[in-house]
Amino acid sequence: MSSTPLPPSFYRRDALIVAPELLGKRLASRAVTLEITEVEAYPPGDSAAHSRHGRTPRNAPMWGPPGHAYVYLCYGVHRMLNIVTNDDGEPGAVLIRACRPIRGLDVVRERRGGIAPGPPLLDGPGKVGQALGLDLALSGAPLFERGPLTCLDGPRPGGTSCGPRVGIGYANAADVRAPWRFAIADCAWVSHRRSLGAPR
DNA sequence: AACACGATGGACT
DNA sequence: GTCCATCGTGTTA
Repeated sequence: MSSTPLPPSFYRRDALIVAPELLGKRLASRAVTLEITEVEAYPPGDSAAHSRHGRTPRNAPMWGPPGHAYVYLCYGVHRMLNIVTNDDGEPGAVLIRACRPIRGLDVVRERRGGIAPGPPLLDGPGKVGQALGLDLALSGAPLFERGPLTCLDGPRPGGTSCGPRVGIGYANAADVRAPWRFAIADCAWVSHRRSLGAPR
């Protein structure tokens, strides 16, 4: 089965639509390929999104054309990968929260400190960034064509579960509660399993 | 120039 | 459950 890059049109929809559809898709860098197992949607108007205080040099990719990366540094340590969604000019993104290794397990383990193969390798957005060797310079780069990082088609998962997003206590109560975090149902390669609801 | 604050992860009680 | 490293970014002055 040969994986092809997802076309720009795939991303040109609302973050809430694109997010669950990204489950099972793949992120391919030179050294590794990861299956996306858990994501969070940050649609336009979301009080938890980086777009909430307007456009700045850092978050500008969120307003740019869909299908590009938005990478930012969190807590001075972790590089987080988002995929830009929605129409050009409308800020939307999907945060990649967890993955399962498909290719380059040895490289992933090395970048993650040599820990055992298993979910702890990739169950968190910072860990995914570390495994991909993400650099802030990648922010704004396209993911729909061959390059440092490409998002490829992949098998559709059997089911999806959802729950509230993680680490957004500063947002409005309604947005904190919104079930905008999606994961592959019954998948071990996810983070914060407790707050993920039953499969739908 | 100074400051406050993270869409976290790992170590620890 | 608690604590906190670490630094880019946005805000204020």
